[in-house]
Amino acid sequence: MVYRRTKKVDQKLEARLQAIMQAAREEFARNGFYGTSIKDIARRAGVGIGTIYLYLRNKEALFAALVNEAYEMVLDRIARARKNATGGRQKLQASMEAALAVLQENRDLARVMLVQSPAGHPAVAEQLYDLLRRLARLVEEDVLEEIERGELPPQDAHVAALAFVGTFYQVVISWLKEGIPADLTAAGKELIAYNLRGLGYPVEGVIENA
Amino acid sequence: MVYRRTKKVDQKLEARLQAIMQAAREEFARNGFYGTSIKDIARRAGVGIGTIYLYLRNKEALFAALVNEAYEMVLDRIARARKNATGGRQKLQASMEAALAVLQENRDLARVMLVQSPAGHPAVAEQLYDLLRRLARLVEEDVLEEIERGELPPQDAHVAALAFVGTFYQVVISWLKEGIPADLTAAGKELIAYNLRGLGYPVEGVIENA
Amino acid sequence: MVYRRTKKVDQKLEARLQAIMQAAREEFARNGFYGTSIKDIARRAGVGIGTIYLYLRNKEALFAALVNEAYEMVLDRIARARKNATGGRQKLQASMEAALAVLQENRDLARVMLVQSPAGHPAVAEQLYDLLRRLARLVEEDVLEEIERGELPPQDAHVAALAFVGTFYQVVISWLKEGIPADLTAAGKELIAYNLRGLGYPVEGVIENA
Amino acid sequence: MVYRRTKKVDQKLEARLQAIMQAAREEFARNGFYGTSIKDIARRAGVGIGTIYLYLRNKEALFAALVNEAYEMVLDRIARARKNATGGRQKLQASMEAALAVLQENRDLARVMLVQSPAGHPAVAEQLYDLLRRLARLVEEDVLEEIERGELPPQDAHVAALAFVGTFYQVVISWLKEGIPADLTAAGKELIAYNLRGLGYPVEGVIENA
DNA sequence: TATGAATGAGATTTCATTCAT
DNA sequence: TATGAATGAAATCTCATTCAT
Repeated sequence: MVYRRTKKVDQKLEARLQAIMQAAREEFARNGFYGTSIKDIARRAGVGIGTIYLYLRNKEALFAALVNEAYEMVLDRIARARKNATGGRQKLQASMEAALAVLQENRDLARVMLVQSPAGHPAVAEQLYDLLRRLARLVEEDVLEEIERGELPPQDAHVAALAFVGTFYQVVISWLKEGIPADLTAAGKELIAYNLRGLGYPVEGVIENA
Repeated sequence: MVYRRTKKVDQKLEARLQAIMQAAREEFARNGFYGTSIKDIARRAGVGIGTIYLYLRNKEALFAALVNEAYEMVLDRIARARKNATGGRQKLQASMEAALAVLQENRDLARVMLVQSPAGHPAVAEQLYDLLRRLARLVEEDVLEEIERGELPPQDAHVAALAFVGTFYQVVISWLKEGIPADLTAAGKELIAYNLRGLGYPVEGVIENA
Repeated sequence: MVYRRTKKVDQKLEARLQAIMQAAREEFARNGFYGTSIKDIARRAGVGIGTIYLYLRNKEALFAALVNEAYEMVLDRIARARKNATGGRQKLQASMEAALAVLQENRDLARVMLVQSPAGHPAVAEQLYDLLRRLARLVEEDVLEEIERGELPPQDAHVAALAFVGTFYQVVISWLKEGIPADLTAAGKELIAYNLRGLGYPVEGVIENA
Repeated sequence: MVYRRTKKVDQKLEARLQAIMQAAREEFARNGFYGTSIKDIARRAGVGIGTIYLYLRNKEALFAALVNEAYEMVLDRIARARKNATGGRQKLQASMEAALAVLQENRDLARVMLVQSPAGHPAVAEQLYDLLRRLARLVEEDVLEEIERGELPPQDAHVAALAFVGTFYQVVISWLKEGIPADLTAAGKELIAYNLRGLGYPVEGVIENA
């Protein structure tokens, strides 16, 4: 009798892969790349050690897959948020809200990517920086556009974009490591205001020159 | 009755320790904690493997010593800069300039601490976060003071402080990893402006509300 | 869904463990704890280095397992021999015969425990002394009983018990190291006579007081 | 000016050697051959590490020298005791008393030789067995002589001699490791009685055959 | 003669990956 | 497809011994 790849079999395989990925997310999030062994992941996923190698080439590939998952998720969510926004300021604001929301919803993944990935193999670490770079580029484009339109004052858009991204990075790290601020999206309002002011948008609440 | 601890001997010992530390700085900066072996460091320092253990208890202690060196260096430089500053705004500005200057002068050390330390042993990784936390606390105090004085508008000083520190972190990381901005202190001016605006200081160059 | 823990697999695993233990017995017996490396044992057992760590926590645990094996074996054999004996003198005699027999049958193990264990980690070395202590206590109890019954003259039962155990220890060591006496159980008869006389049993062959 | 080996210099050198030997006795007695480093000994002796190598070829030679010291001391004391004894029984008795006395007076040395030497390098371990062998040979000669004279019944003199020596070994080990019996020479009386009875001497206190 | 910094062979142990079942 | 026992490369660290001072 021949082995047939039925839909049921496919679902089972997909479920197994998801179990492995989930176990890896949790272990890597807690113990980092070097602090997590394949055996740990296999045990938590409830599969054999060898099984993991049927689904993923090796340990690094597994880690990279997770980082990539986070990468795609963040970019995707931001892209969707920007679609519905019109105007530079709205796009920036929508991006910020989307980024915080998706991270808050996927804490383990966020931890893997933001906290643990710099420790992994250089190739993997690079992915985090690539994400940050892409986010910065998005911001930079918006800023340049706004400067051209006269909505923002002239400035070094590249540095501004890095600064912009950096504010989020730091607040998220603090949230991941210390639980402060407790509610990421609530803190987002302050953060958004900080960056809009930082970019040079005219915002209320600024002390006026006498 | 020979082999006295002469000044010449002491100098040689100190030079050896420095050679080891410098080799470690370079190797760790490039390859991270797990990507660097004691053998690598010994070879680069031009000493035997065992020699390293005469100067430092173990690999972790060596890494920690470097991270600590960066830690002290940054805090010390900032503390000295703040001494000569009067008023919250000046203190913040002096801190920012000092931080960027000391990092620019010690690129390898900066790389070890900011890029590689999150990968090291948890105890060591913590030190980076401790530094960032302390810097954030400094900023927070300044901000609270300025709010009280009416120099800054009411805001969540904690989030603002994290954002403030984050802008620097991100720009420095970009400088370390991509060489952009090429001149850290030059970029500092833009960065300082961004943060002063972000905090709510009245700065020129903001688009006025019509 | 393969790789079941079949009976055949279990047998193979058990055989492997035995191969490792046997190799360790031989190596430790000849070269002692510090003179034997894990690599030596692996090579003799025909397994990889790592395999040993699948079966035993570390080198010390492997050594301790062997010493414990000897410990249990000797005590067990003596206990069984004593069950069938009635009366102090018979119990002592049965114990002596049993001890010599079990050691003669397990020469390598005897060597590991009696000759090499004092060299191992203190915790392991202690086990030999613990065995000797327990044997001495057994003898001491028998002697005290016999004194009470008037079968033996009053004496320091503790010293007598140590002496009693010591005679065996020395003869066994000589057998292990020099092969003399060649037949341990044959020598046992003389040894038994020595100790029975030494304790004060009335035995033929003693020169009578004129 | 030429260096002259004066008496004073010689004394100083001899004192240094003694300081090293004494430190080694104490360290080896407590921590065994492998548990003691040359650095430990140097520190305790108050000399430099290299100095030890001026007086002794290497670590093994140092250990061997100590074992040999004990070896000579025990044999010498026994030889002197036997000189003043006439007759086999007196010679045996004098030997036993002398052996216990010299061990009690040199506890650290006894520990190095009897407890720690089996752990050392095989070559060194051999020396303990050599001593025991020589002591057994002395006893064996006496026993053979006494059998010939009709003072002792016919028996396997070799086994008897091993047993004889073994009683002392065990009691001394117990004294060294547990402090029981507290007074070695006091326990000697019981031990001597045990062995004289064991050999077949007619001694009082034996239960008479009815 | 005296010293202790320097050395590196060698030991133990871990763990990603393979492969017979 | 699924498993986990087996492997050995590679890393860290120790310490007896040497040798410049």
